[in-house]
Amino acid sequence: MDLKVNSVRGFKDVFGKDVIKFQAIEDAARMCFEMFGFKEIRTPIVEKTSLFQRGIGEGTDIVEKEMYTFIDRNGDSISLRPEATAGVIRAFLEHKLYNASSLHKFYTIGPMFRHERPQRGRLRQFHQINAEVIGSDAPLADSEIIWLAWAILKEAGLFEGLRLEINSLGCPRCRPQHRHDLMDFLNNNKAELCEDCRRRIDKNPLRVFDCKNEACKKALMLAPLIRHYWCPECAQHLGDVLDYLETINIPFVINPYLVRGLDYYNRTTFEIKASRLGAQDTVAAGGRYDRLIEWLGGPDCPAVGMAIGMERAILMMDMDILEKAAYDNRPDCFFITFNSEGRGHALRFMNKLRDKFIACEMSYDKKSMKAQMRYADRVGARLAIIIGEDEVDNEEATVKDMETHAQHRVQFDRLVEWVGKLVDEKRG
RNA sequence: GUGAGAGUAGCUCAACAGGUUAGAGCGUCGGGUUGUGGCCCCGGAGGCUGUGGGUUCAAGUCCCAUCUCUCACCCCA
Repeated sequence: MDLKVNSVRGFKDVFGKDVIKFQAIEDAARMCFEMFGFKEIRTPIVEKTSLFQRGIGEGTDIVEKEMYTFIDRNGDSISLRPEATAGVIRAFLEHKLYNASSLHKFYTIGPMFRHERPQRGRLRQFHQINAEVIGSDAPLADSEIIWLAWAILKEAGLFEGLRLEINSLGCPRCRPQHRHDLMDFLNNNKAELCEDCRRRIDKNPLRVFDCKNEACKKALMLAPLIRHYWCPECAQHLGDVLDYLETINIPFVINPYLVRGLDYYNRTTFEIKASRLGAQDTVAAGGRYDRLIEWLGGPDCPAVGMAIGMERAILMMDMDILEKAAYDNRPDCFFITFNSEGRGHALRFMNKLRDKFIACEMSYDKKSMKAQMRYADRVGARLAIIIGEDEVDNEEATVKDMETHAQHRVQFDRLVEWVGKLVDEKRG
């Protein structure tokens, strides 16, 4: 078929097995959020462009060259959200929730948009599971956010090959000195660095540590690391976070080079990487952002958050989760009929059974017995219920167990009860 | 945004160095005696070979452009 219009590049339809996977990770998330006491918040997909410019940072790649920004009919500049935190904080401030209580734990699940070159694990519309703890600078909040990300992935059955990397970016007291010294070091060693890294010196000096170039790696061996600049409070803070992680048996690796692409992060920063994902291997990431709320015009209010990339999590999923879902989703009853009277009876029974949460289907078109049976088999129906001419005349239905092949004639007035019992047994 | 590879039925893939009506498996639909599924057998439908140009007597096959996907860079979830 030659469709005149196709979906936009980097925007994908989700259906079939992918939907089941999305539901699996989403169910796991909602379950964990409930266990951790997080409340859902749903914010708009579109925000004023200035929110992201102020929140994420004007110099960041996300804002500079990846945002979907439009001028709407009023002449206002609006953008599709490239991440969730800025919108959640905007809502938090707009509704003055900081007056309602001192601590808020929010989660939100939904699509984000970034105009990047698509590849495996990277789409222009992608989906995140997002959590924020607003109103606490305690290390416990950091570890709980990390714990939450870890728990969701685990609950979704995705723990193999996961690696938690963690670092501290310091605070406004200790960070400037490090940045200054690092820039000095890089400028003095410019000759050794690759073109990309030279560009990074002014833009985002910490990023040089990510470079894969061997010459750069060598040159950076002696570069100043943020960990040597941590003030006592920052060092203590990270130490506490790590202690808590140990207490709950979450393994971690300290990565002194770990940085974040968004300007608002400070102190704790972490990524959960999956070895089997290829180049885009970060499934979840986050950190502390104590300054953001103030930047956005709110009170001085610390916060920490995380995001899980749903598409990336889904790439790690195995088939057994699909098989389980397929088993759970099968219809209980499939009605087979041959004439309008039979169909009338079938509809009335389906009405009653569906009210009792017994899943029922029937074929919409007039088809042969064989075709209807084949369909019932293919959708995995537990029972086939035949109401043909003979059954109509005798006010009975033929109930066939598709697994044991056993079949019984059942009086119409006892059918609902009979089927209810049988389905209960078969569901286990 | 940069570099490389790929694009043939719903899916997975064929089609010698350009040569007659582009094939197979799976799936799908129908049939294998009156109303019984999974296995087996038979048959049908389904492709303007991603799209648009060009070279040639002749293009799925060569060239150019474009779109999409994949891999890497970059960036990040």
